[in-house]
Amino acid sequence: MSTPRQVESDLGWALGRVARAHLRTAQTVMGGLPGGPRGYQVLAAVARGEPASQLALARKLGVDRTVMTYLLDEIQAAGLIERRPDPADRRARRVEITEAGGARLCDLERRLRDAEEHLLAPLRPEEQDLLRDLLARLAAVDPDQASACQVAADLTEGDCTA
Amino acid sequence: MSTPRQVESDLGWALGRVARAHLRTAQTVMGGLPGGPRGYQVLAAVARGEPASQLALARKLGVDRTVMTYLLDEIQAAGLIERRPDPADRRARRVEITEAGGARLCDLERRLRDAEEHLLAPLRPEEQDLLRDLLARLAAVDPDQASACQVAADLTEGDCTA
DNA sequence: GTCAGATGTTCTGTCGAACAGACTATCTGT
DNA sequence: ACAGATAGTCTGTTCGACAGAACATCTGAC
Repeated sequence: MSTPRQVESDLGWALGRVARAHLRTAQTVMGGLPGGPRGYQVLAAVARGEPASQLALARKLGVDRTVMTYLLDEIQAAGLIERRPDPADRRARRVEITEAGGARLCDLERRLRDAEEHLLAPLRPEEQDLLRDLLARLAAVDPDQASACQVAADLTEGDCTA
Repeated sequence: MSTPRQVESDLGWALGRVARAHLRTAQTVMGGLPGGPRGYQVLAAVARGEPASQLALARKLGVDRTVMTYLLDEIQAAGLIERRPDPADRRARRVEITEAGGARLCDLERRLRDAEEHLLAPLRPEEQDLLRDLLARLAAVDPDQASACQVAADLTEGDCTA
């Protein structure tokens, strides 16, 4: 046969598997955190103080706005963030991190770093940095632009006589 | 603050994002294929002729047994595989690829390779190979062994006074 | 041989996460 | 002042994953 590759050499399979392993690790680390790993990213984004509004937050993290509502509900119920009215736009709410939220975030960051070290243990240190760099560069591209490449799927019908 | 990293530099975020982008691309390529990307992996695994039984197939690909049942149902309905009774074990069914399935697989492999090229376009060719290699090595480790590393999550409570 | 337990496959029911759509309140431009 | 867009919330639906049971069959012990 032409290329019946091993599953192990399949990019999508490896990608999904590593991503799932990381997610599982993260879920363990984020045990009691309301939103799980996503709650962590919300917390981290809010700590940076960048987006402020719920919609901007949702767009940045790539979640639905209706999901962001009850995601923030839970995190707020845990006392890690606060929603206060935006003085400049009374429709919007400015999401701010509380002192407890900052402490929790710091702790989680430390735990996550440790857990990731174990996850990447099969790789040498310089390889770990390389992987992080490569993935970050790939993740940085605009998803809309990336999806435009899907037209490549409609190529010529090659010779596939089995 | 200690390390409020950019989301872009978060390993889990980059991993999930790239994995999702790949999944989206794969779903487009596997458009009409019954099981989507997973159906493709089933097809590829069957073409290799390794596992044969449904349960072995399910374990290899990491899906639930009950899911494998109707996953194979759909692929079989499309005429890409056949289930015949295992002569050595009448409980089990041997999953075999049909001629149409082989042709379909070959075509999908070609399309997927093209699509992945576009996905990895931001990276130089040698970096692409490197990424594939690093991910494959990480994905190769036993997930049970990997999850054992989760104990690292229960570390000392460091100083996180905000 | 026969019985208990394990295994392969399928079916049913349940649960949760994600999304579409409607709705209210508010902003912006004309 | 009005039309349309935007922020946030709520409701309903849908889909996929998993647990558990059911059935057939295999395997090992006795």
